[in-house]
Amino acid sequence: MNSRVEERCIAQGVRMTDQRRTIAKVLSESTDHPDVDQVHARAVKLDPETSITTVYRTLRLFEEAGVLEKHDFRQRRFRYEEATDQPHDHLIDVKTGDILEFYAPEIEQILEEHAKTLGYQLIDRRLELYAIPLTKDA
Amino acid sequence: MNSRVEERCIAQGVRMTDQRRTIAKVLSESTDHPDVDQVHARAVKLDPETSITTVYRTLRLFEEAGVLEKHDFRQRRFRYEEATDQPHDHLIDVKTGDILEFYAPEIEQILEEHAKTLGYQLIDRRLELYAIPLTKDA
DNA sequence: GTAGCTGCAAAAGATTTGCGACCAA
DNA sequence: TTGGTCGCAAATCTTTTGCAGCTAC
Repeated sequence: MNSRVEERCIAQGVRMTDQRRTIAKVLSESTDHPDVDQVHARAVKLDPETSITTVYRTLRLFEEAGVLEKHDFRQRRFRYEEATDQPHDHLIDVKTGDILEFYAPEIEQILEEHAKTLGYQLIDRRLELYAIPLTKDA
Repeated sequence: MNSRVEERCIAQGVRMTDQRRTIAKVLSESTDHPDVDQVHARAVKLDPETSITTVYRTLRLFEEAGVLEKHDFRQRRFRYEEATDQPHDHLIDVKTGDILEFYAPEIEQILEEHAKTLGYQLIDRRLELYAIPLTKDA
């Protein structure tokens, strides 16, 4: 059965190959935000032939097709996740590097408003919270 | 007269040299968000001897001392600005690369709240709006 | 059949580092 | 004096690209 990411790529008219199917499967099955090396490592488990070059090329292709999102999170490498219709932002645990997702609908309009005041129309945004775990006694 | 950035570095116990004074002056006089090459170019005008290596080292030093802030803005290179006591966020004109600053006090508490709900205490945040100019007839 | 894909090795671009000479405190 | 700093060149790290052979449509 085709993976969700594969289906979305096909819908976007992206040509499919074995390698791309493998990488699509990896992303479909990931619930975290893997970087290129992690995607490569997971792809190699499914198909040992997969090269890192193709992973780079494929992730970029999928991202340009709007199927994946690429994030920076102030770490060395870019991280990827499947794009969702539901917008959301990220909280990064600066101790462990863990990434949590959240959605703050209340700020949408506020940000729109600020952009408008400056004479701009919003195209995209990046909101990341860097935080440490709350201690019981804090 | 010492520049503002220089004074703040001295207050932080950073050892001063001619090169550092020059770079401190450049940042003190910048109202934009220059990248390393731009800082270097401006420094060279004041002191032709300034090397790019020292600019890299010094910007990092000043940032670690909390006197400068380093931003990514999804461009190739990092950009720098003097740290301010007044928190603010940025709007990036995706057509021109221009960077505007704004402050949305309304969202502060909302974000704190979301972090707390996830069990975290905020350390820092990154909020960037990517936008295009509003057209008159839009 | 042919434009598009793949893997390898090499290139690229930004930033960091080793090192010997030099300088601030 | 002496540990910190400077400039140069070389190294690093991630990502991209040239090329020759292979493949999906």
